[in-house]
Amino acid sequence: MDGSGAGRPPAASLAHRVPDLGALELLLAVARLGSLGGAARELGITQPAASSRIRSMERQLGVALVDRSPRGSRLTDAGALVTDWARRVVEAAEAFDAGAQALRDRRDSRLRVAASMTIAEYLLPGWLIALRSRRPDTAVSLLAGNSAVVAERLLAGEADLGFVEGLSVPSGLDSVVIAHDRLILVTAPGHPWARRRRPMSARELASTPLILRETGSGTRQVLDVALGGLARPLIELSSTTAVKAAAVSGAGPAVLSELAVGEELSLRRLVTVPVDGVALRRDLRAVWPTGHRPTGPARELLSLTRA
Amino acid sequence: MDGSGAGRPPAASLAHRVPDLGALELLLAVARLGSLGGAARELGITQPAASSRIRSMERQLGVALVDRSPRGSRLTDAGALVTDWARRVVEAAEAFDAGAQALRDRRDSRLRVAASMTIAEYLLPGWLIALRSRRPDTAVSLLAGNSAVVAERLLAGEADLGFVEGLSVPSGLDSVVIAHDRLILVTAPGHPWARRRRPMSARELASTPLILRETGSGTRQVLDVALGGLARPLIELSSTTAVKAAAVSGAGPAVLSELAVGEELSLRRLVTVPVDGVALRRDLRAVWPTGHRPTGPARELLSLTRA
DNA sequence: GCAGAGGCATAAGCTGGGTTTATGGCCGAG
DNA sequence: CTCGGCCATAAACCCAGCTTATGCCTCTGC
Repeated sequence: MDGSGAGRPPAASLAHRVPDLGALELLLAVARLGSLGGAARELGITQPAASSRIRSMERQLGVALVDRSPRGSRLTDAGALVTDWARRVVEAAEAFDAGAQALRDRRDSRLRVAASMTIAEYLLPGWLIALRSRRPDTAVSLLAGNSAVVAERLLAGEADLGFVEGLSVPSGLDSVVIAHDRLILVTAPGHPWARRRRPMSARELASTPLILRETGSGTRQVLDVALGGLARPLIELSSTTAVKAAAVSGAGPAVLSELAVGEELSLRRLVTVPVDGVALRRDLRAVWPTGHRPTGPARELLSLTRA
Repeated sequence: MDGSGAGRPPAASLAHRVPDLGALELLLAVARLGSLGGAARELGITQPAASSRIRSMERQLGVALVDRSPRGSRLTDAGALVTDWARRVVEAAEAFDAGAQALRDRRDSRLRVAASMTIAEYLLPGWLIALRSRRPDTAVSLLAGNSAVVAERLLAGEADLGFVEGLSVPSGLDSVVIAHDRLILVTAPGHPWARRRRPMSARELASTPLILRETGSGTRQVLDVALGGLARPLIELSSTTAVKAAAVSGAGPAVLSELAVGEELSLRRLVTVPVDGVALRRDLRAVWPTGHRPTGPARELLSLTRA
């Protein structure tokens, strides 16, 4: 929701209006346990600290969040709503943490993963959260790069498991398809194309100006190949986020990875336009050096991804 | 990812491992502007403060995020990845803020909205963010409740615009359909049903134990009506989140609002199972007292929702 | 009834992270 | 070669949040 170059933040920045992560976590714990003191114990702080923190959060938001009674605390109606919004923030923070933790340990971790950007950005954090709940003591390290980089690291023995989203599998590697990613054509719901029911043909698509990533990006390559090198840019932007923002604002139709726009679609900020006869589906694959079938934590991670 | 009663947080809580919102915002500003000082100016802090904050974030994460040079700063590869994860946290925080701000002003705001829970939880924050970018000075207040409550407030003149997701429109109100929400049948990707291609019939669905919300919840009501009051619970849980968590963990198939599982679907943590001959689609409607067609900010919000 | 346990609030004192102001070094442009 | 933009370091300050220490309330069980 940024990167468009417009829209400065309104006034005092977010951080002054949104409670910090600790407070949000505390609120979730209170919701789950039904008690301030219990939540405090779970987070390893004292009961007065929890009490004061919830109170200051209520002051900050201007809304009563919990009903306190001498035998426990329940969320108010507003509190339930706030807690749901808080949960989304905390989940995003968990994904951040999982990714960052993997990025941290540069070399010597037990499980070294190399992944393409799209996978590292959208899928890997979720897998790592799941992995952590099964094998809490597995340290994972992550290296992000294109298919060639992933292959190189695997073959050099510097990574145990790789993930690529290319059209072909680099030689010297075995692979399994773990999922599919489609590039999809999307527009803002107000755009004329949004109501279109007849699928768009490849020729039609190739002859229409689109909001695109810059030439050279993985997404753009796939589209160019699928259309026969013909994609016509309406605007070229240098990040997926910028493309999304432009499309949402109604600047035009865009082609993006399904993974990148899942939320926008379910919230109807964007809608898909059917396309026919264009191979916009690409495989997401786990890869490893031929022969070196994944074992141990790598095998565990792999099984999570294929779910 | 919570509410399941299992899974305690690993160790030192998230807040100690994830930079605070201010730092994440700062990182986004640096990414966008290509300069620490510039980002500092935008956020209204001094350059050394920004410098130190970015540095301490790098220390915390154990990863270099920006390449500093005497003529600007660029993100490192890892920094780009971290920034993308950070953006998701900040976006969730923006939604939180938009919702909380609306919840705050109890009575006297310029635009008073009454909405059902599902809409208030998933859709409204996004609309409010959009509204704020068009009419920055419109103060919105929010009241969440079921259809009856929404109708009552509108008719009492205590709300200007309402949103309901019921099967029928309360009498005395005019309405427009602004979107559709479907209840969908979902399972973890590993579940046998995940591979099913032939749609499931209503009878089949009614005779299979499902993970469900408790009787009385809106979602459950719709399902019971659609199936003729026959839904068989495998487990009954008291929150959408708990149902999601159970389904993701493979406990069984669940029926949930499409809005609630958008992300899980695009990340393939859940997959849909086709269902046939069951009216699981429900209208989401904007409502207002008959005759009092929305004007001013209410009209603006309404137009945003129909996009 | 009464005592004990569980739950929340208030008060006082401490600590640390984040800020500011002040200053210096580095690099490219004119 | 000097000026301007950008970043780093140092020192002083301030406040948010934590802890410890109490007190009050309510429900339960004897």
